[in-house]
Amino acid sequence: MLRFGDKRISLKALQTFEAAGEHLSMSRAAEALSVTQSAVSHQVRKLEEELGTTLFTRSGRNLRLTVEGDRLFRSIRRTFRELRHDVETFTEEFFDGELVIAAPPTFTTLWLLPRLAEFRERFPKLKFRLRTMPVPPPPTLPDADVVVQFGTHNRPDMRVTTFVDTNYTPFCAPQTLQRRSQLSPADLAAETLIHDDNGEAWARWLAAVGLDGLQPADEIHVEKSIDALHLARIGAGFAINDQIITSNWISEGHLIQPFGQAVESYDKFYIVTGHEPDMKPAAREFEAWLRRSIAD
Amino acid sequence: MLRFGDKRISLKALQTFEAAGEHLSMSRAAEALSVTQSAVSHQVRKLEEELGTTLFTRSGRNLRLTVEGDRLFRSIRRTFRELRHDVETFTEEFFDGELVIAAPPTFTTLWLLPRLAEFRERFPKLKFRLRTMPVPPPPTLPDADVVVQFGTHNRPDMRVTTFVDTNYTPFCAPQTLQRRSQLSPADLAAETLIHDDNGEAWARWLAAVGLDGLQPADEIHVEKSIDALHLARIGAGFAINDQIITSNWISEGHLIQPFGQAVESYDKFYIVTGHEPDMKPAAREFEAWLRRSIAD
DNA sequence: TCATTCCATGAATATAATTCATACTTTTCG
DNA sequence: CGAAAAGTATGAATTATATTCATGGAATGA
Repeated sequence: MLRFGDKRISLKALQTFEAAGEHLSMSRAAEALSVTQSAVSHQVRKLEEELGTTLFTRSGRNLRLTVEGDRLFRSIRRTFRELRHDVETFTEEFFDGELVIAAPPTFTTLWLLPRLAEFRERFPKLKFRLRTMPVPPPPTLPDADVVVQFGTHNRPDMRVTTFVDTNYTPFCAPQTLQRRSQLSPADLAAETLIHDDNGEAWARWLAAVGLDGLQPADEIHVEKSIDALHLARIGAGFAINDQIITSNWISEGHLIQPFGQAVESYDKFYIVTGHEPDMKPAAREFEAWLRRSIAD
Repeated sequence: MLRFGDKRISLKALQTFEAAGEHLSMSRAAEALSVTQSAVSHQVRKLEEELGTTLFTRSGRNLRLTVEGDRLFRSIRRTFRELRHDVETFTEEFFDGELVIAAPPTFTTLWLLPRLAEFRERFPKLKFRLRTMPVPPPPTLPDADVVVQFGTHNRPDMRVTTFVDTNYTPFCAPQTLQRRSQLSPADLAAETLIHDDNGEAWARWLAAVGLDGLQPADEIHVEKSIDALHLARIGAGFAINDQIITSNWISEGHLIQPFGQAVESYDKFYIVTGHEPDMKPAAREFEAWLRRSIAD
């Protein structure tokens, strides 16, 4: 409601009147607004009562604006147009530039890319540029609006916030498991373990399930965790990674999680951005979307 | 709701956001709008969802507009101001001149004046000028926006419409009746009849109650019906007039209606105005008010 | 003059806004 | 350094508002 002193004017009634004035017909206004003629009639009458004046002269099936009605119609039509324009241009104005995102390859491939389409739908005019963020993060930050990195440095000139904790558990291809029955963690001694670090991830997990120092039949070392997962996916052995990041390949059946046990990783994901007042609107929306999406 | 393509924006949410942006506080906006903080919070969140963007950064008890929020706030504040201004000035613009009304003296004194205050409340800036309209109406119309007259001529250059039918019945002062017991129409033969015409009104009524040609003890002739009613009021005899017009004096106890029988008069009240498109808005409102009021 | 096309209207229903009750977070103050 | 204070968030319940439904009525046009 708009309020002026003792007058209370319903905005909805004004808007309905605008349509009725535009079409000079309650029925056609109703169509335009996707409501019934009755709804329009009620709202127009309500506005007339609120204003205390007649806005239309009705004579049977003929509807004409009174002098006052015409005056009101002209002014509110102009104003509603502005309001519509304000809101219409609003989204475009802030979300038509470029958004640069840096993220680790595994996160990008397995988690981000499958979900990015949803975000892009909201801001069709926004261009994206994706950069790779190595693990562990290098001392120099890439030039990006939003950086997702595994592990952090202290950067007082930037805004560094926790994104998500990681919980590691082994993964393998479905066919890898089919060849065994009743695989237990101890059976990994007869398997190939794939490392993408100095061995710490596997060591921590094995310790957590009471198998310190277990020696696998074979080991593969790769540089990037995405490579480890690709190897696991083709049945080359067991990789270890985070449960959330890999969820897409799990749900698509590329990987399975043979054991229930997961162990908290030695580090977690952080989001690094400029400080809030300097953030691009699109960057803020992207970060908010990241957090909402990961929470599901 | 405003609709743009697939977006539907609630006007109420926009308005609530305007207040929140103005005060940079949901609580104070709530106060200003006379609602709870919860209502404001819900509406702002709704708007953010509708727009798909964050409008405020909330950090605990601190509320700040985002860049986009600030931009939206500035534009809608301006637009809402215009809207308020449009509606605020609207009433004044059309109802601050002078309205000239011509009406017969009895109608004016007994019916119109007691009710006029109610109409004036609605349009405080409107000045009124009342003119007397003789009965029967003279050939020349007075210069007035709204003319109420008893009887009519054919005036194609004006809009002449029926106002109200008249039903005549005798009236007298309460004390006049107290002196008699069980007064019946036939007893009028012993009373004074007051005429304000050539005798037609009384003749029609007496005929209707089966007393054609009744000769009263005394008769008084006056020119105006208001004078006849004044005489009746002071106990000088029986006047004959319309039931609706006299209702105020009846309810105030100045007059009573001794007989139930009423007879349709030989003529009725008409309203004469300019044709619709030329009518002052105030004249149209006045006429509508006249008709509503007489219908009660 | 009969069918048609509008608008009006009261009652019933559906939708939207608001409150209530409470939790949570930051700031302020002993 | 706690505890209180001052904000905001949120789900459920309630209240207010808008809309539909089912008619009636008035002008228009074949």
